[in-house]
Amino acid sequence: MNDMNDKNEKIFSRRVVQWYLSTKRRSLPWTQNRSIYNVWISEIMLQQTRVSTVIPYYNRFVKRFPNVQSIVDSNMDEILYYWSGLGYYARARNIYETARRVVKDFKGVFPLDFQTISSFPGIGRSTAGAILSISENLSFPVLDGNVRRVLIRFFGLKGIKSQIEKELWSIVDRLVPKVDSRIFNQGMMDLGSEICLPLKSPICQDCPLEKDCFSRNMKLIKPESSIFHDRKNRYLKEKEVQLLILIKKDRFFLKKVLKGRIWRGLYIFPEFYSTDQLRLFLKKFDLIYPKDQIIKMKPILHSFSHIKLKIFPTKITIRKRNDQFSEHIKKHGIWYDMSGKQKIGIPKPIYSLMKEIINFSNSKKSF
DNA sequence: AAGTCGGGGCG
DNA sequence: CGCCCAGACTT
Repeated sequence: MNDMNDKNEKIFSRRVVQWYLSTKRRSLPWTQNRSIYNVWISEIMLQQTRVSTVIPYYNRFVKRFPNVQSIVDSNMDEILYYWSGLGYYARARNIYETARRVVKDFKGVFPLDFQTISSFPGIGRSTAGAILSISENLSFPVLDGNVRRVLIRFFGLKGIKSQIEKELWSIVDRLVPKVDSRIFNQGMMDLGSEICLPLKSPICQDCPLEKDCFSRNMKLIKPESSIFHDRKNRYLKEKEVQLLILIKKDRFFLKKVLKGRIWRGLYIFPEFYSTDQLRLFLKKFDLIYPKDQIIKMKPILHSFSHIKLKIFPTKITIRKRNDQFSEHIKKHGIWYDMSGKQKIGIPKPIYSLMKEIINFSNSKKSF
């Protein structure tokens, strides 16, 4: 069975499909109404993001944006508002760009062609396959982290990354059935997440593929799938940044991130890479004044996938009028009031800082 | 082929 | 703290 041939492929697929249909499946928001639009949004959100994390974001997003036209009629700030906290914000930009193309080139009707949707930003081979198989039951394979792990273990694959990757695509391409590709792909992913566990040892006695699995009943010592999308020494680089938190009547001064790759399009506190830079800025806009309250807050650690960021927040509560700074704001930033009326994207650590400050000042008031 | 891109959750 | 998550894109 480990040797692939026509018959064994069919047995493999049938076992996965049977297993999927025979067990109680959790119902997910995007499988209730499997419109290609819904599945597209869900698949983009699910890239490198857990199902349980995605669910509330997905529900909010499709409620506000029920179709591609509603996305095009909105703007990037509002889309990033609904994406705030999910991470990988380029995905939100990709959704906007794709929606724009679908309206412009396809009259707002999401195309069902593999090559076409693969050409949209943020949709690679696996996501294109997931969209077309889950929404339309078209026979395309999916190769995500779960499917990878199941296949690597079942066939006992090892070697260099690029070779395995090629081999895996060749395998799923032959395994995906002509009919029931939807069930098969979802079955493979669920097998990976529920049975063929990544960290804990797999529950082989519940696996429909156990009998012929190369790695059956393996004792999991070291995870093997990390070679794919996790790098070693991921926190090698450490960076420090000064954040200036300006507060005026319960409003926070936020600047839009215009360049760079991290958090582009989102709003953050003004950042400085030295205390001197920060001081210069304060002096330039005459922000240090006896009545202004200056507090150095406790540093915060924020880990990205490749950088560990140490944030040094300086909080200044402005109690005087400052016309020079007000002019500067109109051009370069906004006063944000946390009521939710201003629909903009805000990174998690920035939002957490604001919440912490508001809660602290509220708790002080109540005493 | 390797690096980049967030944030959360779990052991 | 290390690893993982319905990966895609750039360099």
